[in-house]
Amino acid sequence: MPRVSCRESILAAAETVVIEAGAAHLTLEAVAERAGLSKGGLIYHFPTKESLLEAMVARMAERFEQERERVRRQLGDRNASDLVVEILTLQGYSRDHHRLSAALLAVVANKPELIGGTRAELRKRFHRRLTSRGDFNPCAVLFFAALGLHFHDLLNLSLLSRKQRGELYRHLVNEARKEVESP
Amino acid sequence: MPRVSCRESILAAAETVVIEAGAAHLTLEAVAERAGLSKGGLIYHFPTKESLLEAMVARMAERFEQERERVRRQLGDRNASDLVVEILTLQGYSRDHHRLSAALLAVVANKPELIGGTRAELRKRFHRRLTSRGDFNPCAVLFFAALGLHFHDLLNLSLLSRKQRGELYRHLVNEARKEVESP
DNA sequence: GATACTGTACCGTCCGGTCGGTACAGTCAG
DNA sequence: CTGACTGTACCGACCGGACGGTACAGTATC
Repeated sequence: MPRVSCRESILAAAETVVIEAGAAHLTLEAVAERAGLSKGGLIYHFPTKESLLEAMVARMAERFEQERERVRRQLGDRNASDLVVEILTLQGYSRDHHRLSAALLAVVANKPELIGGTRAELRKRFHRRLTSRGDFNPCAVLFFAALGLHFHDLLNLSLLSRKQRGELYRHLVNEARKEVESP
Repeated sequence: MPRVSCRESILAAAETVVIEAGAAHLTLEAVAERAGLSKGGLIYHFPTKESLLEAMVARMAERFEQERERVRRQLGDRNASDLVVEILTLQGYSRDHHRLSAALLAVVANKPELIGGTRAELRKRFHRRLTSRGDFNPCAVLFFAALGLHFHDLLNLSLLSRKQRGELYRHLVNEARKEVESP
């Protein structure tokens, strides 16, 4: 009877630690305490710290893909360009799952070499996205603006009010539609 | 005889450690070794780890301001909008002083509460910049695109070639000029 | 001899990881 | 039904090393 929710709650606890104390304080003991089990119990699920970090990024990528699917379904899939989907995904992701990106900070801080896979994946999608339709630079601007908005949220720089952010995302989507639909 | 270069080289060593090993491995011993002095010597200059982190962000802010001044001087200061200056500053900064932003990662990972000052400063400048001339959203897009490009460099995601990045920055500056000069 | 700096030795704590053990649920021969 | 056995989940004590920080003696220059 493998309790799936246990692994899940451990990963959530890890994110909480990163967000509250910083990635440098992501220790097995701290995570165990947060998750409400002993260090031994934690080690049972994740035999090394590295395996915990790997699971964190994997979960992040997975949730990101789920969000992308959700957006695609909601748009009706017809004339939705990849760029528009990506921007909306980043928006939904920032709003609801913002904590998940803590995994990125955790990995960069603890085992930078582990982001290799994520980078490759991201790069592939990025280039497919931006070379398909529309001019490169205008599309790239919109993409990086969404990315910048997301990272800026992640680093807690909070330059915008909730309302301003929402409007900015809407603006980005409109611009992306224009750029893609009219050559 | 206060050797200025010593503090300076310690801070540079700290950045190197962050970039090479990750912010979680930023330890006093590692920094001392990189800087070529003993732990005692390091402690003499920075009595606590927190003071080291503070110096790192201070140095980052200082260099950023220097870069901004350099850009302003180079532009001739006449009709250079703040937005254009900011974009060019981020570009020059990413190219030459990219390592400096390691301080940001280090602080977020080790003592997240220390970025309060930086955030306040950034927010002030951001709002002065974007409410002066031009519509808010289009200007914000350009600003966040530059920021996203910078952060993406910092996290080593390397989505663009050197050439593409240069062109994208040029594009950003052109758009910023258009947005600001023609109401 | 004061100032600026460096090195050595050390302390208490924390960290990642190991290990022996426990509780319990299921299984299956007798 | 029972007792022997297995696998899963978890606990908590412990180890060796690393960590932040202290204390202090030594050196080199003015």
